[in-house]
Amino acid sequence: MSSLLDSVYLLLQESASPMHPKELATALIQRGMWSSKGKTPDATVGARIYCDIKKHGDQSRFIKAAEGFFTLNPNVKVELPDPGKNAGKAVKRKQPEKSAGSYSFSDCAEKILLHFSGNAPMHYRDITSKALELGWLKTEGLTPEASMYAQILTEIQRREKQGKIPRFEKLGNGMVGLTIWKSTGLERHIDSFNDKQRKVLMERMMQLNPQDFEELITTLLSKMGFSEVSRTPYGGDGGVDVRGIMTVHDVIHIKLAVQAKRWKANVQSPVVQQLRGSLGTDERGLIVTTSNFSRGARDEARRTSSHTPIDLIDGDQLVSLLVEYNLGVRKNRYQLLELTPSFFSDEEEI
DNA sequence: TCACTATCATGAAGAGGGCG
DNA sequence: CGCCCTCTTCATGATAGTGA
Repeated sequence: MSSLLDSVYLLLQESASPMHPKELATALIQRGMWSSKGKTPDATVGARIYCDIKKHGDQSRFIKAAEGFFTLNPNVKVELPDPGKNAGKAVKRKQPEKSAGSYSFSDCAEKILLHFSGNAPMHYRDITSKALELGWLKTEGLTPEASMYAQILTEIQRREKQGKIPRFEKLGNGMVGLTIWKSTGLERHIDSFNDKQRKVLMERMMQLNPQDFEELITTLLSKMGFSEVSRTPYGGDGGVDVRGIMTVHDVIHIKLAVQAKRWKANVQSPVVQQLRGSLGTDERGLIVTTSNFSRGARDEARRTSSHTPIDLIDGDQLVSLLVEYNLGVRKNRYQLLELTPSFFSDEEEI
């Protein structure tokens, strides 16, 4: 049972009428029943209640009394834990408390590895004890080592899933290293320089007027190997901006209808539906945007049963394609040479 | 025992609808 | 079209639990 929802429960018990998350948050904070360091405490309170109702349905302690207003569910009786009675028995999660001079578990690990490892991997237990000793880590948990290792592993997993380079490297048997140890200073500089260039490329693209953006997409498709690429008359043809044909081995011909969206806001599902409605019988659809696609738009694009699937290129992918086909950027002649350590020894190169 | 996992709590952003 | 509001979902940080 969560402390926030318990407090909400107590407050609603006292209240004669349903309450709005905003009122609840204000009252909870004013009465010292809950505190929040976030910018949107009312959103947090609202989210917790919404999720609780969604999760427990009729068995939730709360019900929606009216649009945006909540009250107690009369069909559910709840015994709130008595702090005195249950002391030491109920497992209560400690709230993370960030005090001055302390860092999160993962930030601690990074700092310890940077300053105290001598660029050699460390065991998570050593990292934790060093962090506690220095006062960089403040926790009331019973197993800070486990929390530390969990944080490190979770961060690695999450960042890899996002296609990002994790800060940490898992070396087995609880040993942890930093990924930056593996890359040279020069590589890091190049990566960061290239990231900046990609951002500038995106900014330049956002400054193009819609017609010039369509022209850019036309050129890109030509470079990618499409033939008969042409822009459709501006403002007409149900949203199709560019058409082209991809020929594979002179045998297979794929007709492509492209919609170009030079947008800041994410592309929503109606755009996908609109393009699908404008496709010829033998055409495949593609939407290219400088922004991204909503989940709904991606789901809609993937729908295959009796629907033509639509391909999507988002802003990041677009920039990558511009780089690959040297549009608006060019790669210079420098290449990094890296020695193969095992080449001059007996070891087999892996 | 300890490396690793499941789960929780929270904050914030996103989606989408209504309205002026 | 932009703003506001409700509601949902995701990311993050943290903890205790699990099982080899």
